[in-house]
Amino acid sequence: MDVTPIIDTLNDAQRQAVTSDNKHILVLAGAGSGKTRVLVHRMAWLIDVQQQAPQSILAVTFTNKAAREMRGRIENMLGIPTRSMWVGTFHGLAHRLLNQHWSEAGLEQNFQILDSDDQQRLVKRIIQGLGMDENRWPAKQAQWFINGQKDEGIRAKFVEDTDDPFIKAHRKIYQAYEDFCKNNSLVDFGELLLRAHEILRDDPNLLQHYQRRFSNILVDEFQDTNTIQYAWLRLLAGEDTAMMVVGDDDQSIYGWRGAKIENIQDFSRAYADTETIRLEQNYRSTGTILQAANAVISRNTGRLGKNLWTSQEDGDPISLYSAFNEIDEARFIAEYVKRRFEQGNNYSESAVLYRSNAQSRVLEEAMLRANIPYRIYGGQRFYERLEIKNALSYLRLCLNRNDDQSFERVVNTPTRGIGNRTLDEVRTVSREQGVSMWQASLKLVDEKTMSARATNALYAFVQLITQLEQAVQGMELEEQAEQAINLTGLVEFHRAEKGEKGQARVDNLQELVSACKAYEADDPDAEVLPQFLAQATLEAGDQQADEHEDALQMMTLHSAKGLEFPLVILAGMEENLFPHSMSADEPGRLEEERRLAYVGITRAEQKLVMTYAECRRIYGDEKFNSVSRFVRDVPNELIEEVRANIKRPSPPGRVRATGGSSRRFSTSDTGMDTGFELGQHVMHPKFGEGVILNFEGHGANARVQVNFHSEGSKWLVVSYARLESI
DNA sequence: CAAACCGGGAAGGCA
DNA sequence: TCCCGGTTTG
Repeated sequence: MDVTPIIDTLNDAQRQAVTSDNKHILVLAGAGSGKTRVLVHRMAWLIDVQQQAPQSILAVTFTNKAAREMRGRIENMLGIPTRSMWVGTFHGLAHRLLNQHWSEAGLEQNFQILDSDDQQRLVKRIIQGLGMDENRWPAKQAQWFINGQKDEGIRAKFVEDTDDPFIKAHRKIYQAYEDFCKNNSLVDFGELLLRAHEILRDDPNLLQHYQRRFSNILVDEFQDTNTIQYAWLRLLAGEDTAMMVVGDDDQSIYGWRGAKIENIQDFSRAYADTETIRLEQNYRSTGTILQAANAVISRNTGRLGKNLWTSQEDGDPISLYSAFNEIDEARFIAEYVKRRFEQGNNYSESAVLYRSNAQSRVLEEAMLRANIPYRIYGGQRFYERLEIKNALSYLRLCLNRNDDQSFERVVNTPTRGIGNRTLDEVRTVSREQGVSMWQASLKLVDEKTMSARATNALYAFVQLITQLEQAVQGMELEEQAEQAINLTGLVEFHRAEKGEKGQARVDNLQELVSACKAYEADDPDAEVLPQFLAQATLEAGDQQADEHEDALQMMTLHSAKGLEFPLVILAGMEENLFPHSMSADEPGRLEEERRLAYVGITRAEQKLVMTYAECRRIYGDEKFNSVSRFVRDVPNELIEEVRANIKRPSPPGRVRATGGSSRRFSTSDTGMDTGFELGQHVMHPKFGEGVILNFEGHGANARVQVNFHSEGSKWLVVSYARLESI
C-alpha cells in the first residue's frame, strides 16, 4: 500500500494525528492549522491503509457546508462514493437515524420537522391555548427556554421544580408543547437530537447495533458541541469505537446557543487513554497577524494552551483607522477596498467583518455609492423566505392534509376571503373535536354552520388543495413545484405586489422550481417529495445567486468562522459594540467576545485592517464609544495608524451631502470658520485629547463637539475653549 | 376582511 | 432608525 499521497503533504503533528493508533485522539487545531485536512486524511488513512469499511465511519460536523466539503474531499482523494458513510451534521445524522427507526422513536413515518419559525408559531399557539398572558410570557422567550432545556437533554417533566414563577410558567408551556408535538408527530431541531439520543439510550439492541457498526467516529468543531450532542457521541461510541475529535477552545464562540466549551476539556477525562495532539503551525496568516491574534487571546484564562506560529514573514503591519463616525468608516473601507482592487486584486479577496448585522447597512450604502460589488452573508436564507415557505406548505398539504402548520400558513395566502373569524371557528372545532384543521374545515363546510360567504371561501380552499394534489400525482418534483406556485395563485399574488419586493419573490419562486429540478434524492427508491421537504427544512440553503460574481464579502464575525481572505477589515472595533455591551459585565461572556476577536483576526491571510468610529449612530441615537479593548490588546509595534487627513480626499461633510438620506451634521461649511475639521484630533488644556465630531453656529458663537478620550463628548465654544490641533 | 397605523424592541445564527 | 406584529380603521 502506497501511503505517500495520504501523509506526504502533512507536517509532523498532522501526520501524527492522521496515523495514530490510539483509540481516542483529541486534536487541538489552531486557526488555519489544517484541521479539515487532518480529518479528511484520517478518513483516507482508515479506509485505504487500515482497510476499514467506509460504512464503519461516522463523521459529524455542524454545518451542511462543512459536511459537503468533507464529502467532496474524500471523494476526490479516494475516488470512492461516500454514500455508505455517515458524514453529515448532527441534525442530519439524527434525522437519518429517526427516519430509519421512526417507529421505535414513537413517530409517524413521515414526521414533520419544524424549523424555528414554525416552532415559534406553535409555541405561541400553545401559550394562547393555555390561556396565559402573551405579554408576560412572549413566545420567543418560551422558545428560547424550551430549546435551552433540550440542548441540555432535559424533558419538560424533568425541568427543575421550583417556586420560581418564570421556571414554573415555562415548564408548563414546555410540557404542553412537548405533548402537542408528540401527539402530532412534530419534531423541532432540538428534538431531533434529543430523540436520537433517547432511542439509543433506551433500546440496548439498537444501541449495540450502531456501536458495532461505527468503529470510527470523527467530530469536527468539537468545541461547539452542546450537552446533548456530546452525550449522543459518548453513547454511540462503544467499547471498540475509535474517536477523533478536532476542535479549538479558542474558537468557541457559540456558548450563547448552548455550546459547552467544557466538553473539550472533559473529553480526555472521559477517555483516559486520549492522545492529545496540537496543531500549532499556521499556514494562513503572516507573522504580524498571528502575533496580534496571540496577544489578544492570551488574555483569556483557562485555555488549553496553544501558540500559533508560522514560517511566513511578518508581512504588512496592521492598519488602524479612526473614523469620526460610521459613515466615514464605511467610506474609508470602500476606498481601501477599491484601491486594492485597482492594484489588481479581486474584490472577493477582501472581507469586511463586523460584530452585528445592524452595521451592514451603512457599509452597504458606501459600497453602492462607490460602485463596489458586494455580497452579504447571513440574513434570511432561501428556504426560510416567506414565499418559499408558503409554496412548500402547499406541497406539504398535498402529502399530509393534517399538517396544521402548513394549513395555517397558506389557508389565506394568497388572500381568498378566509379571515380571522372563520379561522377561529376552524381552530375551535379542531380543538374541541380533536381533529386537524383540515378535517375541521371539512366539517364546517359540510354542516354549513357559518355564513355562506365564509363557507364558500373555505370550500374553495378545500377544493384547491384537492385539485392540487390530483394535478401533482406522478409528476416530477419540479413540475409539482410549478403546479404548487401557479395553481394556487402564489405567483400571481406576488406579481401583483408593488415594488421590487414582489418581483424578487416571483424570482424566488422560479428559483424554487429550478432547485427542484436540480435536486437529487438521497434515497432513489423512496418518494422524492418528502425527502425534498425534509431537506429544505434541515438545510435552509445559503442564499443562492451571484455566487460567482467577483464581490467584496461582508459578514458578521460569527459567520466568518472557518473562512479566510487575503484582506480582512474588522469594522466597528469599539467598546460596547465589540465587545458587545450585553457581554461586558460577565467574565465568561467577555472571554467569548475575545475569542470572537481572535477568530476575526485569524481570518486574515496577508493584511488586516481595523477601523472604529468615534461616534456611531445606533438605533437612532449617537453613541460615543472608545476604541475596543481588543485593539488595545494588540502590541503597538504591530499597528500602523492611518491618518485621517491623508486618506480623505474630500471633506466628509460633502460626501454625506451628496449621499442623500443622512444629514445629521450641520450642513454648510461653518466648520471652516472654526479652523478645525471633522475628525481632527485636538488637545484641550483640561480634558486632554479628543476628536472633532460636529460644528454648530457661526463666528463668535461657533461651537464644536469634541469626543474626549477621558471625558466623553462635549460641546465647546471655540472662542473660549483653547483647543489645539495635534 | 384588508389596508393603514402605531409602538416596542433591536447580538450573534447553526440545524 | 428600521422592522415587525398587533390594533384600529376603512
